[in-house]
Amino acid sequence: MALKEQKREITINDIAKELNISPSTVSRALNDNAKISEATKEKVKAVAQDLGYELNLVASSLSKNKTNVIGVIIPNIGSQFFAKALSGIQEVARANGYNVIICQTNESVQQEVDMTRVMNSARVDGLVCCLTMETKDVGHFDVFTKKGIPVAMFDRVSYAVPGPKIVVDNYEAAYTATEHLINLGCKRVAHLAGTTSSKVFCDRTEGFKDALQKNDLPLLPQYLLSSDLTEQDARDAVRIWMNLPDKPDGIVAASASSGLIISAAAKSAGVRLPEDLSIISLGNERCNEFVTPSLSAVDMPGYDMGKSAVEQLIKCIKSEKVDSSITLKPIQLLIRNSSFKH
Amino acid sequence: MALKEQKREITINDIAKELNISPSTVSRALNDNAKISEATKEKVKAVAQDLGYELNLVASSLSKNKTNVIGVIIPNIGSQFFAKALSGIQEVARANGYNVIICQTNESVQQEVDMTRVMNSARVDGLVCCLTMETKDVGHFDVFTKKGIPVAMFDRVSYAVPGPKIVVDNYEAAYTATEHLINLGCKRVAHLAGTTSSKVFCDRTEGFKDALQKNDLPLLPQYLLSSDLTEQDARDAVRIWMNLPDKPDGIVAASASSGLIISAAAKSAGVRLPEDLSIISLGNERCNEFVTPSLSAVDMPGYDMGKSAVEQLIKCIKSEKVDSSITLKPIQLLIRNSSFKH
DNA sequence: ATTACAAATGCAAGCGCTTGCATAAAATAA
DNA sequence: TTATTTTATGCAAGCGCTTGCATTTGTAAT
Repeated sequence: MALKEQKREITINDIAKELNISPSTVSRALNDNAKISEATKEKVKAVAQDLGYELNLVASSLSKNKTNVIGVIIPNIGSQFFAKALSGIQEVARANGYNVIICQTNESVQQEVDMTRVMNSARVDGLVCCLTMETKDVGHFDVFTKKGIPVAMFDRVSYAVPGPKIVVDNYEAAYTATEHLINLGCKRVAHLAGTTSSKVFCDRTEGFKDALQKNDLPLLPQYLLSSDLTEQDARDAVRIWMNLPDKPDGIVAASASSGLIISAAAKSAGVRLPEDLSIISLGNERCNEFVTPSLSAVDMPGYDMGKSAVEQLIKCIKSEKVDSSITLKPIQLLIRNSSFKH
Repeated sequence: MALKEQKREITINDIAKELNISPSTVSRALNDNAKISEATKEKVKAVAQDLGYELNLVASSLSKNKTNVIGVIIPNIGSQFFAKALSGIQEVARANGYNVIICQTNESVQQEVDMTRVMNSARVDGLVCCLTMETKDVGHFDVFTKKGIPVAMFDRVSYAVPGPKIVVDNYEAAYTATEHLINLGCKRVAHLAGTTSSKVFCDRTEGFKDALQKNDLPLLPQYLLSSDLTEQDARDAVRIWMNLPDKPDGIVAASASSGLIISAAAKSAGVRLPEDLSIISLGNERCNEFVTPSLSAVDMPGYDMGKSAVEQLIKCIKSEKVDSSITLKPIQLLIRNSSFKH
């Protein structure tokens, strides 16, 4: 194995020596401190460039007691919603000079707890977080609040943790979707709901229920199925519903992926879409455009949520007044071919 | 605004004082140094727990000159291939006690360059990277190689940068896909290729060409279109091909997303799939199962690539002999309804 | 010219942890 | 018991940067 070229890193001391000035002056010059003359600033920067100096963020962080790192904890990167959120997070963070360290919990509470410890050890300046569907106890965030490290939460949030919350109006999303189906003439609208331990899904269920009620449709218990929204759950729901004497003529799926599966399952069960059955899902994926029939959806503003979460967080870090403790965001109804005028 | 509770962080000195021993002993005890007696180790750990001590990774990194952070630079998180790669990366990294900091380049060379500087400032212990499609010059990686910081590349790699490379056999992927169509009876197979500046796509094109040749099919220039694989490019390709006197009866798409669009465009142009036209794409997305007809694909092992990349990288970090400079990975042919026996 | 003040730079401590080396304590050998 | 190891702990420097305060230099006011 070849010898490693152990080039020592260039430090501010090297620059200082080169110019016969003190390291503190170099540090200040590089940070554009007002007390340093333009002349020396230029000299210092030139030499820095020459020597290939690059600030050691680790050392800087230690002495400033500030890492310029934002920690992100999300359930999983694979979902398009979170991918978009991540993009928004990254963008705003970078634009403000923050680096981002990301962990996914895979919807496991234990992993969420572990990740908070990691973030704490890394001494992140702030935390952006979307909770697991199962997270009940939020004691693992106490470390941060106790130290004054802000925690911004989006989508799946807990009001037991102080800090900005970015949520979408899930009630309205479901209400809109349901009413859309009703307006198309659906009389028997069903809902595949998510776990009741998550406020997101409870709100959606409420929106669904209220839309029915406001439109004088009965809420039949067999039309409201609650599950973990796995692939199997979605298939089971379709099987159950399609064996009913009164099959539903409209389905509101609580998630993008379950909507996709419901649609596929119904289709392969011989149901004509959308003539016999209209489907709409809460949450949009790129895929929805490509399936046949293309799948209507209420789009959730993932990118914007990520973006605002970091914006608010950074305000907190700077001890600026944060915009609000709760932010509601607009949602978009994407009407495609899976929902059909009856 | 409420006063911030400025609880000072607990340090090893606090533990030391509490026990009337020196900070070095505390440090060693917490690190399970062999020179420390079991008795004191236990005492130290107990007090640490009590006080809620958590190692300050920043300070530790500075003094050890090692951050335990792996930097990841990828084109975009949105694609399922990269999302899977990321999962693999995360998993292995975490299992080995490394944190991960992630940046996306959005396929911009300039951003890639910027990101390397960030990674350098952050003093990552190693770098996992998938290059932009356009990256030609790789001088921005010199900083790392000069300092002996390993750089592992996957998928879109450059052999001009030392370090482990994890690639998939793109030639074989395309060859297999093409031959699959030929075996089904396709006589006029076309290929929408990616940019020629990327080895990945060149290899795929070669595989396509060779498969034709080996099977005694002519390579007609109008059947080989090269592009950036944008949505528009894919639509254009379909339009061109469908206006040919001799329309192709098989298409190999160089990417998952272009395959999806080609299929949709062909369908809406009235082409019967798969009776008139078989389609297969290089790269699989979840969506491929849901479209009608479901879209055949050669699956790329994103998760495994990310996983091996980090595995190799960590070996490098530990100065262990790395498995190989090039790793070829198996690929899986997923035959669905878009490719059809003629 | 003398004092007063502002501008520019240097000194030195400190951020929290690690680690080579010295030292003290305990255990073993002579 | 004394010399010799072995085992356990402490000392102090150092990682690279920041920053309050002291100091020097230059400039304006008296």
